[in-house]
Amino acid sequence: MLELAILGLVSEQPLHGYELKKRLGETLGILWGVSYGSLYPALKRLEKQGAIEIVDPALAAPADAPRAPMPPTGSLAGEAAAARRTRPALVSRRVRKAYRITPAGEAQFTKLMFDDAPGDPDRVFAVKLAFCGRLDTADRIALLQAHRTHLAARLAETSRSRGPMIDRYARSLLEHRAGLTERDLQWVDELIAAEEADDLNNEGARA
Amino acid sequence: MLELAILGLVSEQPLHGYELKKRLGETLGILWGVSYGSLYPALKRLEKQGAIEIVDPALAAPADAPRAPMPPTGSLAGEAAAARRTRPALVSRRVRKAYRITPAGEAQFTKLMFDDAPGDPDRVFAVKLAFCGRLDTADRIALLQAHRTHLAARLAETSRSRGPMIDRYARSLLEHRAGLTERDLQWVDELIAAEEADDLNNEGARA
DNA sequence: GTCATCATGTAAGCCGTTACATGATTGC
DNA sequence: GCAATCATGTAACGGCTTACATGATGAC
Repeated sequence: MLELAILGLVSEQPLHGYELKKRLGETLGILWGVSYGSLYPALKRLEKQGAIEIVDPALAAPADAPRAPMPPTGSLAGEAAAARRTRPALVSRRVRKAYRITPAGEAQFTKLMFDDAPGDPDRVFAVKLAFCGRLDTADRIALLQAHRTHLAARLAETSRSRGPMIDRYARSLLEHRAGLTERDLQWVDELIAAEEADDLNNEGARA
Repeated sequence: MLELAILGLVSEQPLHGYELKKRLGETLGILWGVSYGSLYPALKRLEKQGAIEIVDPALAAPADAPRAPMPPTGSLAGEAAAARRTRPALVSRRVRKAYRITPAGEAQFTKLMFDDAPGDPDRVFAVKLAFCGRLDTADRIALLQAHRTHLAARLAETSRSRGPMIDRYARSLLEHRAGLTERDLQWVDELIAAEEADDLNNEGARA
């Protein structure tokens, strides 16, 4: 799951570990706080697999250059400050390793998006959804549909699980769970509908 | 978390490992499938800690005697069958170890109900709720209130987490999460209200 | 020159899993 | 007697965490 998230983030722009952790924290917000102890080994693993590679550190996006590569419309003071900042080593401000995704990594990413990773399935789906923008529409729909199937199965199982000896708290728990699952189901249905609408629009435009 | 669940189940009636696993599967249904590889070591651990102890195996609840200890109103055929079943060793039909909770175990149980266990907080809460019937009302209310606080914090954090670079999928995810959390919040509020109503009734009855 | 932050990494441990090994009991 | 199930356990591994160790850079 971690590797999927790393590939997803790095496929947009080269990043180094520290920054990666921050983004993981803000993109997936509440649902994930990865630790360095798992992040750095994962980066090494991915590099050894050839899914990512180190790029010239200067290309890594620092906190002060979030996207546009140095707009030429910058103020004089701003440019001077930038020059001053780059002074010490001209090429690398710091000992930091920015990683970029490789073609093999892209393939790996797509594969991981369809593998079911171990761990909490809901969290796994959340991560997948957060990065499904990198997929084409058909794949995205397939992903959503797979999750829909899974949710439907869960709902069926929940209503079947009226075992013995459940007191009112356990019962309330089960009912609440069922309600949440129904809502999840409705949500993915909306997502699927939106994708299919998009898909039709695109077909129409192409025709 | 496993230990909490074991203590919760065993505090109701002596059980052996195999049966314990089954109950864990049906009481917590969907949200948990424990494996023997963690269950048996956990039982040993708890025994060594003095939280549970082995009882005479004959007292363990087998699948065919779910609750009442041999009703005297049984049919003749039934009693004969029971006798036949008990024949081989009179005291233990099988090499199975039934565990019973000890006073130390009860204390441990209450403690664990208020510790925050590692792992997915939602799942932890689910387990706690499933066994909160063993707590007294005040403790139960405290437990619910703590969860309420936690949910409120999560909701606040979610709405704060509008970071950069979130596409529509990530955004939809965050919004959906927020909706679920609101619903969770409403649910625990209902549970709390129910508990407080009970509490008042009891006070009234005592007065 | 010192402190906060940025940045990378390693080691140990936790809490679970799967896979494997073993054997008793019962039903047919 | 043979298969299904009940029943208990061990070994190896997985994926993550915390805690620790180290050092560069920038702000003041």
